[in-house]
Parts: sequence; C-alpha cells; structure tokens
Amino acid sequence: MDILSKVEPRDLKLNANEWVYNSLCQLILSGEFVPGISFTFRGIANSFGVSTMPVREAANRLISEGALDMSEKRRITVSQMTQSKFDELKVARLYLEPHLAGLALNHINSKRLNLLINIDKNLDYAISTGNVVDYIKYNYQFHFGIYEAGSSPVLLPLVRTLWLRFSPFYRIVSGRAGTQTMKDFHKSAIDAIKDKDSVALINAMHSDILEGMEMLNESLNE
Amino acid sequence: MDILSKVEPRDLKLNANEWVYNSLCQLILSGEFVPGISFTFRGIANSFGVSTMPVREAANRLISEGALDMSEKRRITVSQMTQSKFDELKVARLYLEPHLAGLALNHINSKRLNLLINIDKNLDYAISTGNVVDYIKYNYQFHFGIYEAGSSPVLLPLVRTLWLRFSPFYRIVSGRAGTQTMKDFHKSAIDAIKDKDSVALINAMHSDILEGMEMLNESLNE
DNA sequence: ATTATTAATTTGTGATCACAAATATGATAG
DNA sequence: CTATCATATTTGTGATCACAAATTAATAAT
Repeated sequence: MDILSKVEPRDLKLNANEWVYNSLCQLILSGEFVPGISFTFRGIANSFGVSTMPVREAANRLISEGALDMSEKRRITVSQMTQSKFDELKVARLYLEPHLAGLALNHINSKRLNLLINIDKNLDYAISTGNVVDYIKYNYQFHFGIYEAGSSPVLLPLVRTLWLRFSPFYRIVSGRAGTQTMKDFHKSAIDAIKDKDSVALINAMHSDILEGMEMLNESLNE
Repeated sequence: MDILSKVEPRDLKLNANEWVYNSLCQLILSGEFVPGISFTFRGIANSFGVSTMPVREAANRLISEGALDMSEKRRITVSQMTQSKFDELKVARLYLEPHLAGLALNHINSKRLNLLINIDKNLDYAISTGNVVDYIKYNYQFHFGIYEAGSSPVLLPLVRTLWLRFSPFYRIVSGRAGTQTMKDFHKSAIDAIKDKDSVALINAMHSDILEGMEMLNESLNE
C-alpha cells in the first residue's frame, strides 16, 4: 500500500516514532484503514523509509490503545468490531463526550466558533455529495474542534482512543449505508455554543453521538 | 531501588516486555511508586536484568496510558496530580465503573462471590490496623474482582488506565489521612451481588467511588 | 488433483551499538 | 564562597544484527 502519499511529510522537529504514530492515527481516523487489513513492522518501516524501531514504538502504542491488534499469526491488524465492543464504545462515548464538550464550552472563542461553522459547512457538502471520506474527516474535526478547546488532560486522550477504535468500522458502514440518512445535530451544537448554553450543548452532542452510533449498530446486525 | 524483590518472578512463557509492563503496573497500582519519583530506561533495565528494549516498550506503553510521564529532563517520572486531572478522573470513574460493575453482575458466580467476601475481610483488617499498602491492594482486588467477571473488552482496559493514574496519588494521601475515616460501601455491594440487584450494585459502587475520591480531593486542597 | 512432508523465507523479540543532546562534574576565576 | 565555563558522563533515539518461532513455498507421495 502506498502510505507516504496519504500522510503528512515528516517534521524533523518530531521524533521518527511520533511521526509514524501521528501518521498511523491519521490513517485510522480518516477511515483509510479498514478492519481486517494487516501489516508487519518491516512493511510499515519500508513504507515510511525508517527502521523498524520507531514503527515498533508507534504500533505497540496503538495496540495498547486498542486501535490495532497483534494477531496470533504475527501480523498487526485493524481490529474487527463486535457487538459487545460496540455497545461499550457507545456507552463510553455517550457518558464522556457530552461532558467533555461541556468542559470545553467556556474556552471556545469566536475564532474557534467560526472554524467550527466552516467545518460544518464542509460537512454538509460532503453529505450532499455522498463523499464518505470527507464526511469522516470533517465529523472528526468538528467534534475535536470542540473538545480540544478545553485541553482536558485525562478525558481528551481517553476519548481519542475511543475514536481510534470505531473509526475503521465507521468507514465500512458508511460506505454501505451512505451519508444521506444522517441528521445533523451540529447546527444545534453551534447554536448552543453561541448562546453559551452548556445544557443545550451537552444535549446536542448526546443526540449526535446517539444517532450516529445507532446508525452504525444497524449495519452491525446485518 | 530494589525492584526485583517486590515483583513477581518472570514467567518464561511471557515476553520480557510483558513481564516488565506487568511488574511496573503492579508497582504503580500497589502504591509503591510515589508521584515525582523518576527513572531511566537503563536504570530499570538493570533492575530487571534485561536490556533496554523491553523496558522501552513497557515504559512507553505506560507513558501513552498516562501512568508515567517523560519529563523534559529525559527522565521517566510518575505524574503529579493536578486538580483538573483529578476532577476528570473522578467523573470518568463515576460514569464508567458503576456501569462496568452492572455489566459484570450476571457473570459473578458463587466462587467469585466468596472470593470478594474474603477480599473484603482482608480489607477490613487492613483498615483496622491502618495498613495503607494492604488497603490499596485489597481495594483494587475488590473492584477488579467485580469488573473482571464481565471481561468487557473496552471498558475494562479503560478503567484500568484510570486506576494507573490515581493510584500513586492515593498512596500519598492515605499515608497522611489514614484509613480510619473510610466508610465501607463494599458490604452493600456484596449484598447487591447476592440479590442480583443491578441497581443496588451500581449505587453502591457509585457511593464507594464518590466517597473515596472526595476524601482524596480534600487532601489535594491542603 | 489432493494431501503430507520438508525446505526456505519472513516474522516479532531482544540485545547491542552509534550518536546527538542533555545533564552532571570539575576546574577556574572573581 | 559563588559564578562561569569547559569537560566528562549519561540519556533517549534509531539502526542493525542474531535468533527462534511461525508462516509460506516447494516438493514428494498417494
């Protein structure tokens, strides 16, 4: 697989392992990796043009975060989704993400608000044109554009690991179900931010997550 | 620091990095590591009698889980607690752990129940004698003795990372505040398990976590 | 054609080495 | 005694190598 073309070039201020880690995260979160796909340390190392060392550190980290699996066949794979995994991811997201948004609310300035509005515009366009890859990308940017405003030291990294776990699955399902059926709770989230209404923001995020996850759940039971 | 004496001997079926990881986890969760203490890869490697490679993998994993920090001074340290970290850990625990206990309830057989009763007995003794180290150990065993019954693939590892984060801090505070003031919601949890009463178990766990974390919070504000 | 057996290749793991950057140490000057 | 600078040591990082275990390919047998 041609990986380098889909990845940001290396910033030499960053360590090699961080570059590889960030790149793999980006590939996972953008739905580029599909469940079941498998790699080897040496294969990834060749793709990135580095030795196996930084790849081992990056991949092992993703394995410990649950985003990747080390199969018993000595291969690194993107985990398959199961019903119990999905149910727990849904519960964790519903508990943590609205709260995280609430924590971030007071740190969202007008510049960030405009950024969110712009992201949501791109999101609408992706939906109308059925562009699944862009949909996933802008949906991530919207959610974490809110969450990252608060820079929560515990919940933010935690929620990020949840997204690393379901994003590959998201890609498959969206490819089948399409993006037409998705409602858009982002508008009410933006209104809540404008009004500095914490409760309304929490409700909007909750509804958005619930609807998105239930759509995924339907596809899981096909 | 003499580490090997406080750690289980290596099971040769396990990889070296897993042995080191499990051992470091045990040391953190038992309160053996106090916030601020610092290490180097080579130092840990010498203590365990292995090369730096498995130590790098184990320590980097703990760093990515938030249990350890890589300081800007090139040292691996046990993270200091801050108020915002603490608040987020408290919220995450209160949201996730009672739910996790609820998921596990139906998988707790009589053998495990007896184990829990026995652990709680040891816990009472530790409280009555003011043995902080044992208190931490048996409290962990009690909680995870419940949680692990359900083998939840997402929530269980997630909650474990929360414990890795606050356990070192727990040790310090318990050393100051003592164990006398701690109430014991474990009894009502055991009753709820006997009755297969999910709601009662969730409430008991919630109260237990809330009380424990509020005691810690008082010490944080001294 | 299908299965069983052997050989060849590839894999993750752990150890070792080189290296730049950071830290600690020591000497020197005020 | 304190501050400053040069030197020596230690650090994390990344590359390379050895090796056993596992996978894959190739061969032989039915």
